[in-house]
Amino acid sequence: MEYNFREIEQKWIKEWRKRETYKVTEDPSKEKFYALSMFPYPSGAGLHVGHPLGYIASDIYARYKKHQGFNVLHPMGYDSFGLPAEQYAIETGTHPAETTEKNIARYREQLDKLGFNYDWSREVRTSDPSYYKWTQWIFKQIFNSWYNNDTKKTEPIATLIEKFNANGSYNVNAAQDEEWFKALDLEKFPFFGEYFVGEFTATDWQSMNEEQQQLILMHYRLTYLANSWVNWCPALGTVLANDEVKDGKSERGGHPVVQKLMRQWSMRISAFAQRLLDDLDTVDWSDSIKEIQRNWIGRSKGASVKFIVAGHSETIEVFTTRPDTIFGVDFVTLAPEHPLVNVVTTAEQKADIAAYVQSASLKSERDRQSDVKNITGCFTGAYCEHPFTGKQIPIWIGDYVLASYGTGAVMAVPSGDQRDYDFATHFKIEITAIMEGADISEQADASKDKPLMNSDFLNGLKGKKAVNAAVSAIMDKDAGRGKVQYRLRDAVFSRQRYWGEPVPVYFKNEIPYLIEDDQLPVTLPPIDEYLPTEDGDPPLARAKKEDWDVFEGDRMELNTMPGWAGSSWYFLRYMDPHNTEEFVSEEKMKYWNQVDLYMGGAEHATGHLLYSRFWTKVLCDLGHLSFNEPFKKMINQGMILGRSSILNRDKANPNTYVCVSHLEDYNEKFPSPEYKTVDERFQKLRIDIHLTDNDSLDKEGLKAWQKEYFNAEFYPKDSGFSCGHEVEKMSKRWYNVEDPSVLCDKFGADTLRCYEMFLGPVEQSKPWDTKGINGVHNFLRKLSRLYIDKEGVLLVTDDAPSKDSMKTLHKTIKKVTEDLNRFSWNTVVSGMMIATNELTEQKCHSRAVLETLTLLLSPYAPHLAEELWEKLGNSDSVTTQEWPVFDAAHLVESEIHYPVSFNGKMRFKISLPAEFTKDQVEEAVLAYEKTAQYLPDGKPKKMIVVPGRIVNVVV
RNA sequence: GCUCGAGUGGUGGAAUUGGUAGACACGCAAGACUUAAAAUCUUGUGCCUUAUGGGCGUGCGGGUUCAAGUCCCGCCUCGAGUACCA
Repeated sequence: MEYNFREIEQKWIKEWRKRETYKVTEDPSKEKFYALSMFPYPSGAGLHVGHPLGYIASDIYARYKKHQGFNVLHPMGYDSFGLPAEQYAIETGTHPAETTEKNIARYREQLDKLGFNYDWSREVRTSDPSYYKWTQWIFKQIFNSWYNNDTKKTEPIATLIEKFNANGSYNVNAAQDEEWFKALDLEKFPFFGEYFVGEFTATDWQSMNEEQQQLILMHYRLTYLANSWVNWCPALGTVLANDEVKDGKSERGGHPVVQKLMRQWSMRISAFAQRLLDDLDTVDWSDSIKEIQRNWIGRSKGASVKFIVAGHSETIEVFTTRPDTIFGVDFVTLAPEHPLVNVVTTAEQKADIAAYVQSASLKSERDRQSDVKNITGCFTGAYCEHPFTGKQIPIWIGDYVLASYGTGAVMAVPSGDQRDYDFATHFKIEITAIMEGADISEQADASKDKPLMNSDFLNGLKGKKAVNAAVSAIMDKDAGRGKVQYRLRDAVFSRQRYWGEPVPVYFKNEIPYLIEDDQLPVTLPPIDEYLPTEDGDPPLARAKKEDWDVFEGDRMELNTMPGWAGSSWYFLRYMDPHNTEEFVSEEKMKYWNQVDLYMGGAEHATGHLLYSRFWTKVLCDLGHLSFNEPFKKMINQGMILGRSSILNRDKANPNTYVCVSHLEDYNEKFPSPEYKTVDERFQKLRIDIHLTDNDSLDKEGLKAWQKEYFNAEFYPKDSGFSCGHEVEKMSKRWYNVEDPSVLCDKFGADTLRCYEMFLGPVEQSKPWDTKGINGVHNFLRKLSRLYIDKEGVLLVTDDAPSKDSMKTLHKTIKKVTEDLNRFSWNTVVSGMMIATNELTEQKCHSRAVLETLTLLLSPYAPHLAEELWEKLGNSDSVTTQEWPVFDAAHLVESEIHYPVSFNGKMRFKISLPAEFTKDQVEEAVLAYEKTAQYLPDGKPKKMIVVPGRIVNVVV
């Protein structure tokens, strides 16, 4: 066999391992490059052809950078804590560690076949105690920190205690819940009294006992324990982060999610909202990911305004982005859950309000969201005062106001906001017009460019001026202030699950304390069943005291960390994976620094990619990192979609299957009274894609595939039979999954690597179609035939290469280099194909050309390149060779083929000496015989000559 | 609804700064080899056409330009994200 890829690939996999070709060490004499692919969760299903797409791309880039002389870190590992292994444990009793181990072995086997240049000695697994020891250590760092809004930085909790000791809470500007003091159990702080609003003196602080101080500090820490509304998923028995909930259902499994008040650990990511937003400008990520993060953070600038409730001491605080419309307020709406609802409601309205609150609480979050058109609400009977006019403004409640955003209350300006408008119209509330020239007879006018009216001191103003004037007036009245509001909520960090990192915390008198560093890691204790206890405690509650390797206080923390904990910092551990003293040494962290190229799916935009940025900022503020952002450049690979095969079954005659091109003809010939049209008549069944080849069905294969097809009848009976097809996500249940290992066995890893790149731009989603793989395989075979003949005899000569061959070579060096520099992986393959075609045509077997060609091939087809490199007589690895340099001298042409256009339409080409000036070209074109055909009078209106490129004649 | 992308042959796609639209590959067709098939090789392949020629062609309609897939304006379709966010 001329291109024996099986032999070649197996040989080099062994050799590379033996020679430790891909081992990476820190080398200060070389510039570093850090290429990273998102590590996978090792699922039971194994890899499909979609997974390696990004891995191959980053592998090619890493190899290319190594050729260019960079010291390249390109590691791989496993995000090995997760729900599926635990679900399997619940069903079968198998320890998740065992399942995980097995799945990792399968992943490794599949990955090894693909020829990646990973340094496996740096592998990390998030579920390995030597790894999660440091996840726990980072948790402790975050626990021991607070966010200083004055310095805009994370600071150790000690600096806060210093401030408390010096001045109490005065001069402390910390990121915390604005009304944190309301959550404090005042019975434990008798000296605060009922008017406590969160301020205390140094003397107060010093007179507090340990418990009291800890309770106060808990409201400042960057990770804190609090009763918060969480997304509870009963089916999974755990809480979920906001990004783990899609359309009111759990992202994994699609189970219903309800809101529940629970005492949970949270991470104060909201403190970083502005920095997470601002620093997006410093990273080279796709616009779409940046946009998704911006939307998720959801910054709105506006004002918070207080309305005094008539006859009460209470005020209602609202957030508005349009303080300029303050004179258009016709009512105030509270969320049904708003704490003041019970306080302000009048006796007459009590029953109605109670009924409405009750009905709203019964509706799930999902129902409330989907039911936008149905306007509901209820009047409380109470009024508040307009801060400027003193007008009595009715207070309503309505479920279009969300309790969880802003203050849970809005000042309704029906003339300027459509939802308020709809609400007012529905309940026949009078609408005040406040903008000149605005037509509000049909709908609200939300524009900012019309001058205000009926607005006292704002009359005639518009836009920013009006907003600023309104805000300063509101401040003068002491009725509020300008404010920036974010949608980003703190991230819930507790999971009521077993297979995750234990939180390094124990409780004494229900106060949490950290486990000492030298006791870490707190490892997972063995338990008898992976289910919650009968009391509803998390699975870890099943562990007895002696089952824990570390046990302190009254009890250990029973929650584990969420999936994103381990993945928020794994890129750091690759730098120094075996360090037992630190999570990463300062030296190695400074050397490898940020990830230069991060390859991964866009689906992590609001989860992993946001949390990693958050932890990086915390660790940077605390002095553990020298950089502020983890991933400098990111490319999101698209999804590879499957091409499902569809078999048409006659519903009237369920054992008969009809060829896709005979559906109408069959339906006419054998009409069915029940199913009239073709659409009604046929059931579309998905069958294993390996039973079809280019839609043509293997009938015997189908009969053998599943019992129900054993006696299948086909129409037409004897001629060829075609199935339909559908492009959709690759999934086991559609029988459309392609296993890369199977393709590796059939065509070789080098072919698969080239083919996955050849499919198109990596960022784009595209259907997987095995048909084209032959073409790419042929290319590699054709290329190898430049070096060796059918019998394996070396054809390479030391003859001087022809001018044409040198031109082909240098053209290709230029193309490959330029394309890789702009991350255009797909066009490199066609460039190499063109080179191969041309060199074959030129019968080029010259060493000078082929040696360099091998280098160009090496990132894409490393096994073949290594083999050819050895065949050329080299003993060192091709991976250590320097990247070829493009020499323009080889591309210089004596003649240039000018395309000649008339009025912009290309008509013919003319070959002219390269040194011709504009005038000479013009002259030559006019003298050319074919020109007369398009220019009968020989006199052009105008002539455009771009030397070396094009001629355009304007007729 | 809002935000961000994308629309090019039968298919995947190429065209990097406005300068030969459809590279490269698949598929298809014809031919060679063969008893036959597979494999391989050669040639052709955007559409229309009265065919050594001409016309039309990058979602649609306008515009700028000597020249537009590329730039500008308006629209349509598809995909992704997000959604009573005040």
